[in-house]
Amino acid sequence: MINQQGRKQRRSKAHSSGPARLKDIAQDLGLSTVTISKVLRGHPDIGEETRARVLKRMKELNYQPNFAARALITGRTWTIGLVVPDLLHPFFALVAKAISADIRGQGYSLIITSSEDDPELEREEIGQLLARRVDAMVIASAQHDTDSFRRIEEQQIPYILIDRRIENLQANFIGVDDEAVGLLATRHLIEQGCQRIAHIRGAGTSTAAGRMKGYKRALATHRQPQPPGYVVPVGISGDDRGSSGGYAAMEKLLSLKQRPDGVFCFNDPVAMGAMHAILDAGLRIPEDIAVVGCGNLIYSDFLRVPLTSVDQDSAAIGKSAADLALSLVGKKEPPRTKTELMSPKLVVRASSLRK
Amino acid sequence: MINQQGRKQRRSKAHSSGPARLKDIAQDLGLSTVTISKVLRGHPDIGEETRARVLKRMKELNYQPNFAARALITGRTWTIGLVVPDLLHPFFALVAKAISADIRGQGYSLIITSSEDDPELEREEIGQLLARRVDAMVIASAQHDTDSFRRIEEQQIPYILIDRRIENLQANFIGVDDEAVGLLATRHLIEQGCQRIAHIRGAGTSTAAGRMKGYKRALATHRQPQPPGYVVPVGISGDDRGSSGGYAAMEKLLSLKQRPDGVFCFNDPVAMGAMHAILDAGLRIPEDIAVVGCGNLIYSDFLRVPLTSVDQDSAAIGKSAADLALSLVGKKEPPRTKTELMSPKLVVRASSLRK
DNA sequence: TGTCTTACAGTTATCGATAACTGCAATTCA
DNA sequence: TGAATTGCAGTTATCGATAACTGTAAGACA
Repeated sequence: MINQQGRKQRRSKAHSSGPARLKDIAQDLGLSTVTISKVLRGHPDIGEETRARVLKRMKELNYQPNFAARALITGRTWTIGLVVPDLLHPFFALVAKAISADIRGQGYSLIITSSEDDPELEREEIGQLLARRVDAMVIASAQHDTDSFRRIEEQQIPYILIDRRIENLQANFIGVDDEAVGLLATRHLIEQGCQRIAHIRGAGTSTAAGRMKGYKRALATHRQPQPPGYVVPVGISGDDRGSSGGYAAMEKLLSLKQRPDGVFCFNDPVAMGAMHAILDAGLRIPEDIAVVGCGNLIYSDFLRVPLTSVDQDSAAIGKSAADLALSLVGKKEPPRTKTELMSPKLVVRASSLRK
Repeated sequence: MINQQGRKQRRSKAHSSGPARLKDIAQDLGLSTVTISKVLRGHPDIGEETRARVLKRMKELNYQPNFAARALITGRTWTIGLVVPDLLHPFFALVAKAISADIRGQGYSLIITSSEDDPELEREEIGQLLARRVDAMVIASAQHDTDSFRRIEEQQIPYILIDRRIENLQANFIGVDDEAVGLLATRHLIEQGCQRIAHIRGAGTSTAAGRMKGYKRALATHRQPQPPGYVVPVGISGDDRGSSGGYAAMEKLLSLKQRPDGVFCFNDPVAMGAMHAILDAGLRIPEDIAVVGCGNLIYSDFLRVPLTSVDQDSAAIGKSAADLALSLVGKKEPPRTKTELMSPKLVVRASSLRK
């Protein structure tokens, strides 16, 4: 008896509180919920007149299907997960924007998490996304091992690595051809007449390794000297990264007997730090030392000396990743892992322009 | 018959594909699903031994509750929606990071959407979040009218405006005291000995209006002149905003008979543009014209001339918004709208340091 | 010794949608 | 003209969990 009361209350709710449900529309129109559902999905079963009536009522009631209910029965959440090391970094912010824009029109939403470059945190975040049964994941990872990704594979959720690869992991990857990045930047410095080119390298990521490889190849190809001490890493820990790391690294380079006359920096913040160090030492950019950064961050135009930088089209990476992710949703066995390498391009500004 | 086959297949799935369900654990252990559910929720009904057995099996199967199923019955999605005008903007990126970090530990995930400052797009995004039944929303809005928010209120979903207010809308708000921002910046310029202080103002938002009000009040209080033409707006359309807008606005100010000797800029990108214009005109900063920006974006340190800027603690805003949002989740009638104004603080750098 | 608690676990209905079938009338085809 | 098809809508079972009751045995208490 009490139970029946309960049910009646529930039903009467239809027109008072809470969003409209299929059932409400059905009752209003004297149809079954299935019919309404079919209209919603554009099922051919439904006649023109009925369809019109239903659509009209849906508008009036401002009906919005319940994602949870739909997800439960269809097994799709219409949600994509994105894991980045740092949302504040313009590269990742741009990627996030691009993905968001790309999937928006297709009914997907984006859950974004920032791992703060902490592998442990990232593991947890991936776990959360798994628990939420996102339809696909896009990850710029701070991991060093593969078990997080094995878990994703177990659940048969498609995922795409961007920007950074993982060793010993066969997975979809979209990013920049980092060796080409190093090649492009270094070759440019050579063309500008630099004779002793140093490199401030990043640490830990595949990205850093690739860029250094390109740097070395360019030097070798053009028979340029590679003096000892000309490759300096920026610290991997918090304070020593980014621009302050670049500053410290540059100081080391400046203290060498043979000072370099060109520097290729792992990324733009590092390059900014390096430039500070150079200017603080009373040297000129680019006359004494030419500087090339990487990332072409939007604020490159506003530095003391506008910074030449290798541009990686982050929007394109985001869009590609999103497209690939969506194309993989729902497929049982992903066809084959796909690797897409974007070619970088150089944006030349004053910091390296000697001629 | 066929039906039964279907069911059997479904059940046998338990140990082959797909994530483990409550039912799988229950069957394994010869218990009912309800018992497992109770263990999951820490219900006191369950005995120690049983609880331990269940927990052990949950670990082994790597069990993760299905959010969709749970959301359907409990009415909570454990999801917060965030709408910002531009994820690329460090202010919003920082807010997003702070919210994400704050809610992470409490089992919530964050759906982030970027409206590109387009009211129409924002409306759609809010609609999406409503359809997904997020538990609460945090919005930095580009809207001019209130109907989107009425819709949110109808669904009884708590929401919090940040950074920008909406006219005629009584809602939770967390942001910076913009009048104090204008006051602080302008007073600082006065203290630095500026005699003719101009303002490059933003357009359209409550933020812009508040900052200008503070600027004017500071001038009035200190009996400073307010010559005509000393308040210049940056364009509201795409190309004329940000730094290029600041450049154009500064050019106007430079062409006045009485050139200003101090400028308070609506935000840092605008200030960067203004500084470019000043330097390009062969003038010195701060000797000829002192510049103060707003936002204290992380790259302020790397400009041609380090920029004095009013800092708004975006992380604090994000955390406050997240805390308020979570505290409001599930409450039928929100107690009363709350307004929290953070006090800004000035970060002085070379661009305004005359003494 | 019989009733009342207490501790512990199970039953049943439900959340809001969809998939897979099942009708039933009108139409088409042989 | 009877059988098969088509168009259109309804029935039923289900997705994976939780809320609200309903037992049942062991121990407490009078």
